[in-house]
Amino acid sequence: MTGLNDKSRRDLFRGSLDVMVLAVLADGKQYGYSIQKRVKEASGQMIKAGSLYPLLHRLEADGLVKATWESDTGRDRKWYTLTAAGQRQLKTTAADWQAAFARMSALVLPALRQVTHHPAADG
Amino acid sequence: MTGLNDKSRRDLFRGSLDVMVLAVLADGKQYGYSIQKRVKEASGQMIKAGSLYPLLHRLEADGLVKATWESDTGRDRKWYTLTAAGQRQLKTTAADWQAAFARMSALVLPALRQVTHHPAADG
DNA sequence: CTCAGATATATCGCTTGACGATATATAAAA
DNA sequence: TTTTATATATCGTCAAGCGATATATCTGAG
Repeated sequence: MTGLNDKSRRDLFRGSLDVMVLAVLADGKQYGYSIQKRVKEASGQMIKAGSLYPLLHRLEADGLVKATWESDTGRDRKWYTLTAAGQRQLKTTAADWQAAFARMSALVLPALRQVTHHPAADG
Repeated sequence: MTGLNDKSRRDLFRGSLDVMVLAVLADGKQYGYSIQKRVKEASGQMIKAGSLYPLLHRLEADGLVKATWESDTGRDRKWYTLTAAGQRQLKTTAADWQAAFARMSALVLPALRQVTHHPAADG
């Protein structure tokens, strides 16, 4: 069974990228690669590098995160932190994101129940 | 406050189009325009005609819906119904859709709580 | 010491596809 | 009669995701 197709899955994921990246940064600084792994682990999907870094740059340009090059283990990494604006953004965006799903769920979930409980004949 | 930006909102919506259309059809036949209105009403977002009709054609080509021209009020409309395959598809797709959301929520919602309850200083 | 594979960041341009624009036609309302 | 809503359909433009690619360090195997 296929279920949700790849395109839809990607669109869903793409529309959640901003919130997820901000969310990951909510509990402390992270660098690009670690964000990528965290999101992968949590969502089961991979932010491709060609999407991640431009996204990070955009968040920085918007003042939602700030970046500093630092090395903890002798290795240089670009660490990202949420700014105050980024925290505010996370709050409103996450709430909106959740609300959007809630609305759509109200349409989808009853239908799922219905079709599960009394399937009809075919043509 | 902006919250979720337009692009993300559209991606989220786009990734849910298939499920929503199938869901609308779960409780009886509908025609394109009525599907459009139902989804708009439920989700707050509009499936553009340029997206809706090609989508419907695709679902039909995939054997998930079947279409018949009929007029109830003297007016010809193209009525769509779920096929048995469409019902099965709705079941798996809706479940997947919900699961994808649940996984992402597990990342986003704790972060939302955290940033709401103890915001940190800025830079 | 070498080689392979993971880690880490960055950019660019090709390919794909959403959807605005447009066409067509009927019904209702003003 | 004109306008607005209803109803379906197609197509080419334009934007952008991300595959491909470049670069460099670190680790572990052999």
